[in-house]
Amino acid sequence: MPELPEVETTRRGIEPHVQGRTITKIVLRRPDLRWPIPEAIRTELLGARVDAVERRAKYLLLHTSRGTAIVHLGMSGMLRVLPRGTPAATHDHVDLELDSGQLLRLTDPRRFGCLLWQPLGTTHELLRDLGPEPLSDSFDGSLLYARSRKRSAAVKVMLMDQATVVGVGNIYACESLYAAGIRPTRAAGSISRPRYDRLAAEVKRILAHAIQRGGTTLRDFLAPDGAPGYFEQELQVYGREGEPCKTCGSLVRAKLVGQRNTFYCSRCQS
DNA sequence: CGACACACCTGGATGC
DNA sequence: TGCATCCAGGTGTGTC
Repeated sequence: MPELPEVETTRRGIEPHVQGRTITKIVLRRPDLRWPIPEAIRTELLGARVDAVERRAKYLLLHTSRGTAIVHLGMSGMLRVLPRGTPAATHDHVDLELDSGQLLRLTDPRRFGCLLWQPLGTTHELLRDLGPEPLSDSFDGSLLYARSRKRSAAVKVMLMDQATVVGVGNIYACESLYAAGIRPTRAAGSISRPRYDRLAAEVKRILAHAIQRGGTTLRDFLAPDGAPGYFEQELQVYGREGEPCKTCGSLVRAKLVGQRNTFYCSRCQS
């Protein structure tokens, strides 16, 4: 489900309800997510106050004075803020009850997501080798260019590699490459510096705009208040196989690239 | 190290 | 209506 815009939308949605609140109770209904929820969540997070809600890559970080709870939403995860006492449904795996009378509920049908604990002063392995944030100044065309030299893999695979730049998943990789006029299958090492400048600029523009629109709701993504994202209406190629390209009218194609369905216009993208 | 296939899991859409 | 099949927004792991 969520790429960077959806995770950021989630962060913005929960922050006003969670920041400054103390966790008064933790209900673990299914601890077997991608990795088992560690015992430290019970022992350390309970009674702790959430000082800040941060996003790093596609991870949400609940910072407390004792350490940080790390949440990843995987493909189908969702966080909602609900009144305490709201009955739980099948895939509601975790409730963090707050001293406000509300609860933060983690729902994740496929259980590709996780809830982990990072003790104060340490950096979790999962956060260690991440690339730069795409909306920061440390991400630009020169970084993509430098990283791409002598790489034969498809540019789309490199763009989706979280060690290159974080937060770009299948939807936004397709959309950014379309906007930049680059064929997703192109070998990363065969693309010029100016084209990478353009690509970096389009990644930034598209992600920023998607955040503004509340993310993309394809099937089931909802913000913590239940609102869908509105970026779907602005998708240019993703999910549009066989439909006319919005620029030139030729039909959008789909092809597997790096095991993921990839959408592009063979006329506009080279 | 890079490239690639695969695994994890469930629900919804599709086709017979 | 029922059932088999395919597909999905992510990413760590194993193999070459």
